[in-house]
Amino acid sequence: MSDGGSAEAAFDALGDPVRRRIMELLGEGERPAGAVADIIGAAFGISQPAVSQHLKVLREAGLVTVRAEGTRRFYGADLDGLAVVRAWLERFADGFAGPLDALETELARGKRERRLADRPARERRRGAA
Amino acid sequence: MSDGGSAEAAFDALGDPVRRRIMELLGEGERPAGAVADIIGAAFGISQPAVSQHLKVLREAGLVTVRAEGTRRFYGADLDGLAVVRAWLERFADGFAGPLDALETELARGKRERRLADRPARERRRGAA
DNA sequence: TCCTAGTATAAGTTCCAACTTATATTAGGA
DNA sequence: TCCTAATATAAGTTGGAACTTATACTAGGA
Repeated sequence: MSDGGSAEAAFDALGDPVRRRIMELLGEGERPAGAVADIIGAAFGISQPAVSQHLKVLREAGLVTVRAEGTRRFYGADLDGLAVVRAWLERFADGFAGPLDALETELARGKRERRLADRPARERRRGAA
Repeated sequence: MSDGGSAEAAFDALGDPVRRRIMELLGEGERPAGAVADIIGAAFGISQPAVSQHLKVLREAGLVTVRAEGTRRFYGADLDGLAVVRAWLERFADGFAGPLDALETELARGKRERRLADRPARERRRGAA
């Protein structure tokens, strides 16, 4: 429940081209909301509140992380949220895929755990999946 | 680029819960449009034309295949279209992921080619975008 | 040939989500 | 304390997409 988001919410969020573009941007690295608003706003011709609202949707879908620093908010891609999307897609893996999918899942899980373990607890207490 | 669709079109299509449900259904195996209409229509309380329109969107996004047989149209999940979605997600793979992702891609390509080679040419000439 | 089954398309309605402008919130500097 | 910067929220509009019903299309079968 405290989970960042379901596959449903994630796909709903990614159904919008502006939000996909935001994800691509954040995939390159963390950025403060203002920078996102500048870049995305310019690219799509939309206002700061519009971008802020998109960020909210992504937040609620568990697709981005936020870290406050002073009055700034740094957004980043949330790999756990994206993993939920990947997981949904895995049901379509080629017919005899079973073993490979299991391997992929295992590897992904291992990486996630390693990544979480590498970071201070304070940065983790967001999703609390 | 006889490819069925872009990642943009695919994500737009998957942004709708009814269409995601249709994909899940087709992921279990081919089904005639009527069966899809019955099952999805019942589940969501929508009409046959509504389901037909959803199937059209999925078709145009390259996410489903169609095979005519008499007056029936058998729909199935298009693994190539879904691969485009997977590919988009790969840009977010964990930092040091490179090698694994390359492996996954290679495996997927091999399987796709094998699958196509197993079928008569007439059933393949669909996309032709 | 006509009828029926299976499916797609046409045309119109309705509702929601993506925008807008305006304002609230919050943190820090002068 | 007040001002400003950075961001989020409030409130209202509007275009488009997801429906609806009605109808067209197409392939067989009687």
